[in-house]
Amino acid sequence: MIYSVIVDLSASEVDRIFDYKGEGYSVGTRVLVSFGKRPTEGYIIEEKDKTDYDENKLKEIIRPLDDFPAISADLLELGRFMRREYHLRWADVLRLFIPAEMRGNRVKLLSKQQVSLATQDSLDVILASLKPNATMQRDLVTYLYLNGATLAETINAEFGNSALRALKQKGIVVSQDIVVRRTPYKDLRVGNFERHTLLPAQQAAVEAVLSDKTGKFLLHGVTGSGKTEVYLTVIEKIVAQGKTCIMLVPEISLTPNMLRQLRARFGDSVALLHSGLSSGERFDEWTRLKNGEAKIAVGARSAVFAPLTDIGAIIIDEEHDGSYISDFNPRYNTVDVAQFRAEQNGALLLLGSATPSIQSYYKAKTGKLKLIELPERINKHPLPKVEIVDMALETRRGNRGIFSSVLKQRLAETLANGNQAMLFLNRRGYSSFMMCTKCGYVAKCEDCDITLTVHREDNRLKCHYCGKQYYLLDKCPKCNSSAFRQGKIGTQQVVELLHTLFPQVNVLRMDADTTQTKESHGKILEAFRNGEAQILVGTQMIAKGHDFPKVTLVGILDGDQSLYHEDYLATERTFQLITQVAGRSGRDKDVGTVVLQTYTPTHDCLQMAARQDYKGFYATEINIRQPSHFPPFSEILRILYTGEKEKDCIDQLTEQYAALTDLKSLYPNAFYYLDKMRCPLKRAEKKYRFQILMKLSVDSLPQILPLIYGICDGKKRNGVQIFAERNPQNLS
DNA sequence: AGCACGCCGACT
DNA sequence: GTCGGCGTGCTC
Repeated sequence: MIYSVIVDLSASEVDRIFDYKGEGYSVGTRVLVSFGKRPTEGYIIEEKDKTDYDENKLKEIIRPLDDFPAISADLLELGRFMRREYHLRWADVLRLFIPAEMRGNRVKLLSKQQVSLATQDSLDVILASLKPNATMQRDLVTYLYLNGATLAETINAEFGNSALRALKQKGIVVSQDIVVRRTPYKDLRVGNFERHTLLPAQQAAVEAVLSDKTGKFLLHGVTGSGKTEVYLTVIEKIVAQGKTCIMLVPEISLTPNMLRQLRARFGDSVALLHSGLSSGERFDEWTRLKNGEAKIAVGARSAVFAPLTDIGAIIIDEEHDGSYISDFNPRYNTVDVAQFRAEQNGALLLLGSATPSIQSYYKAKTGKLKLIELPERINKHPLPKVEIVDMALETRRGNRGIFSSVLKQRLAETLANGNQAMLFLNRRGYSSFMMCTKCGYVAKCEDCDITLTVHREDNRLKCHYCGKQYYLLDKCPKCNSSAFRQGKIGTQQVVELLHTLFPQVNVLRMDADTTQTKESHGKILEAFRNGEAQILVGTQMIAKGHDFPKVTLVGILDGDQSLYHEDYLATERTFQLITQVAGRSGRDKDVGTVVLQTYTPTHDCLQMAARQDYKGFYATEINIRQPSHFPPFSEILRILYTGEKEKDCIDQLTEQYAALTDLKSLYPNAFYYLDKMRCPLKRAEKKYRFQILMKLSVDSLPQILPLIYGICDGKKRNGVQIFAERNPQNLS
């Protein structure tokens, strides 16, 4: 038999099928092959009896790497889809489908010694055979009699190693190796499952979803309307039918909360998949899903590739969230991938959000998704009251600080009432740059076209793109002056300012800097929930989904910052962010307050976000996008060229741009727009960046996309990487 | 991605 | 005269 093998190398030069000979392999199996000089790992994606290559030159597959096909036929099919849609390499796609640590055999099942009694005799009989003064041995035997087989490490800790050794020697106790699963968040407090009666709206939502099991739904529910309970009930019904489910949440920090609720209901049949797990945990959770021990996969976007069969439902919470769009290689859109998998499995697809993406809401309006609404908060809690504060006015009144007088007053009230506050600022670090007041020099990263950010905690300048660190400057490297001005305030400084404003109050900070370790997300949130601090300061990380009953005040320090980005998604993102952040306030008994600080208080987007008026926002936004041919009325395609040699990038781009121009003249109706340019982020990680931007007609996409990708595959220059990006999140 | 082959500059 | 830089081409 001849097998089509993809070698596990991520390079466009080898991104094609290589044929090998072999017998008895299944499609989807990982294999070791001799490739060129070296043994290389690869994946069988096809079997056939003929080859286009010289059959005499075919090499034999050396051996299988696992004793089962790691990649199922439907995931291979999904891989083909992703290659077509996103212009990805086989190796990059296939790597998404297996835990990284399987490659190179870097992880194994963990086995441990388990000890148990060797006889079926009664306890009295066994004890009679032991000396009366051998108390440890007697206790141990009694323990094993009552508790059954136990891990040797537990026994050793409890009764000591010598008692165990003696009993093994006497043949009373035997030990054997068993496979143990490494469980992420093993110590997560899982309460008892309490069944809540669904509200009529929730009940109706569940029924609507389940009445059409191959349907695609958009669940639009205001913040705090109980979407999670709908998801859980749907999962329960699907699992009861013997099917499996995938539940996606936008961020790793949200997984423990969802995991807690799922484990309370479904116990061990829940497996967690995300990049924050240790390699052993990830491998074990993947294995449990693969062999059917677990039926529910929960996790961040990569969990959409969970190795499940017979999927009954794929649920995406906060579907609008940017983290569902992968913005580095391999770039893909999780919602589209989920839709493909759902169709493939005859599963239902349920997208949920308080602020659906314009794209999804448009699909709902045009009948591609069924719209289900949860218009009210649970127990009819009112939505928070939003006060918009004009920071320009504040400045004119002489307050140049980051806190408006209204916010200071509300903070004082909240703290006096024993409640908690969250302050949101989408800028981490201490301040955004160091600028010389004499000559205007601004510190930039050597490898990226990025202004460095001051970090006070370790007294460094950091590049927020590549992470490179530099010493703080005491003199300007250009003019030798030591007069620096600091730029916009970041989260670190907000915490510092709060300490001077409210010295007796504990403040926690949550941003990329304070959540470097695996469990730090959870620890910070837990500490805040337990009331160890009264104020939580954070970046957009704190905006998503968390539920803090004691929070009655949310302060948005720079509400319009993201409006100033000159891309078509700026208003959508701002609306979503503000609505989501505001939704953190007043989720329990008390009415919440939101203070929204901005320099553009009359901006429609902010006004509508303050009213949580999603429909108004949608109507405004869709009316802007239609005449200007922005998504969903077109598809934006960006081809990104990066490389260390600027000229090579330009030459490569120029060549392909010429070919695209020809294509455009052949298919004038397919293109609304085509242009080439240097990227706004000129250089990143030592590489220059250029791009070709296109706005394409949705109707002609199936026809034109393969032709464009074909041009990208044309003859290549060394050292220039070419990436395609569909509807990119940002154009930097 | 990784390796061999091959053609020019700098060195013992 | 030789070591070694990295451009070029190939891998079933």
